[in-house]
Amino acid sequence: MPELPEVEVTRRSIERPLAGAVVRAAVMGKPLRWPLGCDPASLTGRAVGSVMRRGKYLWLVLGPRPGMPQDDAGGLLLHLGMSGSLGFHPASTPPPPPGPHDHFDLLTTQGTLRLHDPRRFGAVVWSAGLDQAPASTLLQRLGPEPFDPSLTPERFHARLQQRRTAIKNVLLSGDAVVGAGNIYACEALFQSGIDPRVRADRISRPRAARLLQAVRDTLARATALGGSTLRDFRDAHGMNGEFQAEAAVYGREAQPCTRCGAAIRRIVQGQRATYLCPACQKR
DNA sequence: CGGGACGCCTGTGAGC
DNA sequence: TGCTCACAGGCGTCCC
Repeated sequence: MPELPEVEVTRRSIERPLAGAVVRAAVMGKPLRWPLGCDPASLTGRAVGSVMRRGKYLWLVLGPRPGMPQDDAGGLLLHLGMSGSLGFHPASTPPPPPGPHDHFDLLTTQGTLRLHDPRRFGAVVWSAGLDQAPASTLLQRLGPEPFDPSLTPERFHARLQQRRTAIKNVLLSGDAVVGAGNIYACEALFQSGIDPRVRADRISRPRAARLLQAVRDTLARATALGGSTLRDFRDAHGMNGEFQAEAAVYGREAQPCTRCGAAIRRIVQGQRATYLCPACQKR
């Protein structure tokens, strides 16, 4: 489900309500992708700091336990996987009892942060720091952030030159730029007029520049619209995303291209659906 | 090493 | 109606 825009929308929706909160308890339900990595009780008493995002991961800063030195601090690395979402329930209106797909509750003085994830591909993992395992191990393989100014068209092009596989798969792998999942990779390739099957190392510099711009435009636009709600994505306050109504190719097989009217095609790459306009997107 | 397939898990919708 | 199957927004791991 969640690609970078949905994760960023989620981050923004929880940072305000959690600012200044202190953890009262943490409750782990069914196992997620990885174990929590600590005793949930050891989270109690910690102050919640900022909420950061790296790629599609969220990092929830937690201070030291009361009476403990600063190096007792750490945080929770969260991932929403394919079907995860976070809900925030203010202290004034406590959450209902956890349902069968509610797998983690962080109860704080200001409300409860709850992870809902039917498929359980998501994760909540304790780490003593972003630069320490396990967080550092998980984050180290990520490529540059799409809105990092130091990711220039030249650098992006140089990274594409190192990959001999289809550009769509390179975007999904996140090693030239993170954040585009299946929807936004398809949309950015459409916007830049590039056939998803083109080998990454065959993309010229000007086209790479256009693709990077398209990735940025697509992710920014989707974030501004609250993400895409295809089935059940909501922000932490239950708000739908609206981007899906603007998708030019994703999920539109056999429908007319919004630009040229040709029928949108669905193909499979790396066992995942790719949507493209056979007329607008060139090899 | 790069590239590609697999598997984690559950829900939904299409087709029979 | 009820069953089976394909498919779904991610990504770490394993094998070639």
